[in-house]
Amino acid sequence: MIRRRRLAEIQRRLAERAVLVGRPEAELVAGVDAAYTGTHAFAAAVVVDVRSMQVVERVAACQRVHLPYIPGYFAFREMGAAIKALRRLKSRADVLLVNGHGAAHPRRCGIATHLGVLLRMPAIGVASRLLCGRVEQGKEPAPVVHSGEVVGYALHCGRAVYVSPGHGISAENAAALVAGLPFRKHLPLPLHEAHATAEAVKKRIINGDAEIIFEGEGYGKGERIHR
DNA sequence: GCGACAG
DNA sequence: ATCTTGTCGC
Repeated sequence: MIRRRRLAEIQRRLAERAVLVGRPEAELVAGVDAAYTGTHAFAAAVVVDVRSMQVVERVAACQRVHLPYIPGYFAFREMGAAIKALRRLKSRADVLLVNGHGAAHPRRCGIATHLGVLLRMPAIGVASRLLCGRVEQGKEPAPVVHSGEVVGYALHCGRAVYVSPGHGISAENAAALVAGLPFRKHLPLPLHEAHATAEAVKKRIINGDAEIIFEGEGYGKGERIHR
């Protein structure tokens, strides 16, 4: 049984450790995302060299999911698999892009905050929809305000995307960094690549084509992966 | 109490 | 997020 009160307390403590200032170098930008079945999460992490805009590394990891999706507590569902994949990266990215929010969270602790603080690296949350707060129309970029604080910015790269700092970077620099990346399917390149990779890996696993990749991770030909 | 609600 | 074929539109 999950105790939201307990999880919320963990988020408040983590939020206190988040550094919402900074302008990290961004030569190597990583992106992380996950695809799901009824029982497992397939996370993929990619590293893009911003100068050539080429993917220089691509890894994946699998893990059983233990929690359902609950708005505000999404990190506890996806974090495990995401960290597992990120730890497999040989290259050290300058900044991490996460599918979800960072400071634009009720307790200033979205999944980008969790990953940034726990992995001790600059992290930025990029989401397609708001979890909390409102967009201040008029300014450019448009600030996302919650409880009187600017927790992120709304960008208009094709469709709206909400960028908020997770750790080691300011809201302004996070927005500028993301705005400077090429977009693919409404997502900055590193995230689009991570998303596509996670889905491809999940598909291959379900078809039984690539169980070798995750051998010894808790499932294999013998275990069912409910879809 | 009511509505809103990342992926 | 996932379930799902064809189909309407830029």
